[in-house]
Amino acid sequence: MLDITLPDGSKREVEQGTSPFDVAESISKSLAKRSILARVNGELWDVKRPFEGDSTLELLDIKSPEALDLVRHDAAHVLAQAVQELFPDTQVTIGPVIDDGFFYDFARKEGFSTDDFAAIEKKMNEIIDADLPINREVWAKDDAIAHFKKIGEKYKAQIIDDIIPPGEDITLYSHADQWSDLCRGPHLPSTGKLPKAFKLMKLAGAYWRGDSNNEMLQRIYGTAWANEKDLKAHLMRLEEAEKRDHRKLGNALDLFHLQDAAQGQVFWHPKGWTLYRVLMDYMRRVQDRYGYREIKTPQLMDRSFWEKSGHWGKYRENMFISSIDQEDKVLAVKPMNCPCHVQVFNHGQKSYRDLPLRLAEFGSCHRYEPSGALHGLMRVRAFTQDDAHIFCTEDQITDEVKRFCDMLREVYAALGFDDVTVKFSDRPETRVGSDEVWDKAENSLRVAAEASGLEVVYNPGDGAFYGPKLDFVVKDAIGREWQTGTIQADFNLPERLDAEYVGEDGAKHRPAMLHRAIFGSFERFLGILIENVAGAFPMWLAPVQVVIATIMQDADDYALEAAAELRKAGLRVEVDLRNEKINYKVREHSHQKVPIIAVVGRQEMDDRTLALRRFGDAKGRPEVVELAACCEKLRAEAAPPDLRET
RNA sequence: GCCGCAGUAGCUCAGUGGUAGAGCGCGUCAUUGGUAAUGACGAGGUCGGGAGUUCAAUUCUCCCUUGCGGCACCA
Repeated sequence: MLDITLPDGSKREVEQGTSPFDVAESISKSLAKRSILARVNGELWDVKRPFEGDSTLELLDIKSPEALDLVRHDAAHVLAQAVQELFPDTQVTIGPVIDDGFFYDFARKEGFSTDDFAAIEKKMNEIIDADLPINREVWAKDDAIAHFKKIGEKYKAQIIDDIIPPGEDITLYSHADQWSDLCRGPHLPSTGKLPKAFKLMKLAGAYWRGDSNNEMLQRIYGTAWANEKDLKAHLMRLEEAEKRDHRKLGNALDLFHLQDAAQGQVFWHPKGWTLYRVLMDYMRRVQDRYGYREIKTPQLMDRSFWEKSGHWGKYRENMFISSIDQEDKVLAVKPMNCPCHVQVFNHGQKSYRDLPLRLAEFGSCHRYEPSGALHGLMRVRAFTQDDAHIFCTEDQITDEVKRFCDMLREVYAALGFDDVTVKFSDRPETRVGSDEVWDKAENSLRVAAEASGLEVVYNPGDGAFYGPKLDFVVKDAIGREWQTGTIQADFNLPERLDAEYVGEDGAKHRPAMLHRAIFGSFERFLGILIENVAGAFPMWLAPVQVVIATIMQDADDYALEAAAELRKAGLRVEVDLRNEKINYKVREHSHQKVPIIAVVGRQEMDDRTLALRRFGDAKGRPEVVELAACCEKLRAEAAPPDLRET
């Protein structure tokens, strides 16, 4: 007999071979029906799997958070069965749970098409309707391998062979006697328990085991939820995210465009470029304040230079190369600014008194990114970094990193990103530099990260070969995370490019070098920013801050005069004198997400006022302000965060 | 780069083996209207590029190109 302890502390004696389901049934039929998963001695457990000794037992229903993973996992299995029934020449591989759903990777000569989804979903529903019992079976490793080989599932056989230690048993889960798959479990007691709240979403290629040297499998993505309401809510969220897509907004708000002839490069339109400039001006002021010296370095450098820096050897494939007919020279377009910055450092003799030297550049870089990697502004081939390199002594690293963290927090807060975490990555296996130097640098970065007040996540072994690093991750308005800023120590480049300074002792020393960026690239950061605010920029960033819209033509002169006054106050103003109704104009500029629409009609003209309507505040009555006061008020509202008076 | 899907007017999209259509936008005219679409008329397309099949291709086939969704990559 076994002792089973329930969550309320009560105990039951049951016979060997009893399962959580049996216990549930002995309590009530409805409980047994509801229970789709158990927790036995703290471990998730199939409800039909017999206890293996005295146990604590908790029964879980579909509403429990653990159940959602189960649902998604079972959805993946039902998908796999459906696919194999419809397409018998298909082999299964793996099918894990992911955020919001699941996927399953299949191997099949002919491709699937999204047109097949309807049939597959139909078949999945049939499998659910058939309510096939899901059984757990324990197999010996070698038997399982032989079994999968025999039925032609070579991927499954390979997985077992690779990941299961010799002698260890494995578990298979079968849907009645129709279908079975290698799986750790647990699973639902039967296919009928799977809620019909799933949807197949995407079809994609995926390399076997994530290695591009391997064959490509076909991955089917699906989403699955505990009920239809949650599914609908999820689909709604996807639609909302789509509306924020910076590529759509970039077009709708006339910020930029991309075109075939310049793959991966951006054509910034007046409004988008205004945004870019405002951001750059802001960063320039902040940089100046934090003690950076701005520089500008060449776009093209001779091949031999890149050979010396080591980039030619390591990144040649991703570099754009240029040559000229008259000369037998190969130049490379710079993929990064650091080697150029070392040249500025190296020019003339540097003393320890010059350190730390912070060289900043809005450096325009080009990288040949694989075509499949390009994505709107987020991944481009030509971009501008808010790049800087700090040359300092090893002892100065901690202070410099702290200073950088302060600056980064200030900038992110100004742009509306308050949720920031920092990832600390230390020495990888293959690296340059002595362990003593790594110790010192890692320690400096760690201390600075911990002092920053940001949440620190540790990433052991994930540093660059040339030094440890901190990466900064911001969370946006709809909860997505973006890696943006970074600061990295580098022991390699100063060595390769012979950077040195004269120390207090009169001898020559290698400086430490820190690479750092806050935005990363303007292009990408603007993409993130556009999506974060969904195109509705705060006043200081808005490409057009005020539109003056007239109601009738008699007000034209006054509208132009008011615009001139507002522009004198430094505001970005447009005037809409078109022969259209005010409703039409308000609608259009609201769609353009202009922060302030100033309406001008007979009344305002006579009183020399403006009637202000703010974006997102449609219900409130217009605020009527005298023109001179309005200039002052809006000037204050439009001030960048670092120039605000309060 | 790899797998799948797509490219039709400035934008969003419909459509067909017999050389194209809507809405919005744009232009002209009328209307001078008080906070999310005034009306009428008009212009606008080598149906991504090339080749093939066909009497005939925007439509079918192949190649290229670009984009989209993933995978791989991201100094």
